[in-house]
Amino acid sequence: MDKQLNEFNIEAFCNELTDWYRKNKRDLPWREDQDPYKIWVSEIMLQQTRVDTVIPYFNRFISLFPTPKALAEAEEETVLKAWEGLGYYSRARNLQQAVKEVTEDYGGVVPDTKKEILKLKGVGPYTAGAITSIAYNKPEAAVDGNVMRVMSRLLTIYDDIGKVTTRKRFEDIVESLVIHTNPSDFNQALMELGALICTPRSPSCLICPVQEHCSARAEGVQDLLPVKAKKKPPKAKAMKAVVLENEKGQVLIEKRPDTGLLAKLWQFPNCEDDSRTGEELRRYLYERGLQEPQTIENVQHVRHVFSHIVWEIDVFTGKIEEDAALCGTLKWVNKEEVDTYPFPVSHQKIIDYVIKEEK
DNA sequence: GAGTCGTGGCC
DNA sequence: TGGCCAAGACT
Repeated sequence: MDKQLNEFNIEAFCNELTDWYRKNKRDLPWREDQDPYKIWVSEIMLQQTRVDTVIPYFNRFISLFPTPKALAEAEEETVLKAWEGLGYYSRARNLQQAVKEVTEDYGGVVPDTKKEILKLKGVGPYTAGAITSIAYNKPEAAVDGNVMRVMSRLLTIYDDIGKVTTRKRFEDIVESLVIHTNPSDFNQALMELGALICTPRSPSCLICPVQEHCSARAEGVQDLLPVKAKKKPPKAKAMKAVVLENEKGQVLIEKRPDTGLLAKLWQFPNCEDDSRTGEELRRYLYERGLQEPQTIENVQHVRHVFSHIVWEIDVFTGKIEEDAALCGTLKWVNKEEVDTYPFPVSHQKIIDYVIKEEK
């Protein structure tokens, strides 16, 4: 057992926290029943994403794809469109692949052991523990950022929560707690406490239901925990993008590669180009069999900040003749139909500036 | 172990 | 205003 647990009153803590949760939990769409599929979808959407952001996406997604079978049979592009704006798009592609596995290997029923769930694409230790405990009420740990924050304060653990080894330490601790109470309610209670009371900044210790158990509170060090190493700032990339229009009023869009950043989403032709003359963009167009645009002008600048990159995009518009010999990833679409393709937010900004403003 | 992979809200 | 964050997983 972890040495920090020596003076910790495990049973009292588990009971008091679980009682608090049952009286104070929020009404959330994925808490209306115990459907393992819905809980799974919610857990994937909630990865690194706020509850308020997820709620409308979750409701739309479940009405579009109510069962694993429905999601398995959907077009990938339809799934990505439903995910548009949520970010981390590999979550959507991995979820659909995993749901296909569940449909084929488990008859469409989400398996109920951590070992089996862990094999599914996009499901790691946290999500596997969350599904098995929340949907099937099994005594597994589900350690996310909330749980590490709460437990680091309760036990004054100063390990860097950015490290994988730290998460494992907290998993061991939670495993030794969750067997003493209702696993579904207890795991959700830890996260709910982190979301509502034991918040990253200015935690509400005065109204905390387990303040008597909290070592950080006793020592007055709650604002120093959890410990998290600073990450380095994102790297800037100068980009040039071009909205090319033909004589029919169509614009040229391009599907991004199958892997990497924003995989399989659509965009306007663009490339990294920090030149003043736009030579890289011209080379890029030439490589795709596109003639020099008859007119081209710089109409906008778009900044888009990712976790690890900043795109500084100079946006151009140009006229070009329709060319039959487009390479596979390029496509002419009517302006009104651009909205039916999944675009990252960076290029939605271009749509707003260039396409919609023209109408 | 350290990078990669999005987005919007917050103070 | 911009750095930091929010229910992580994959390579």
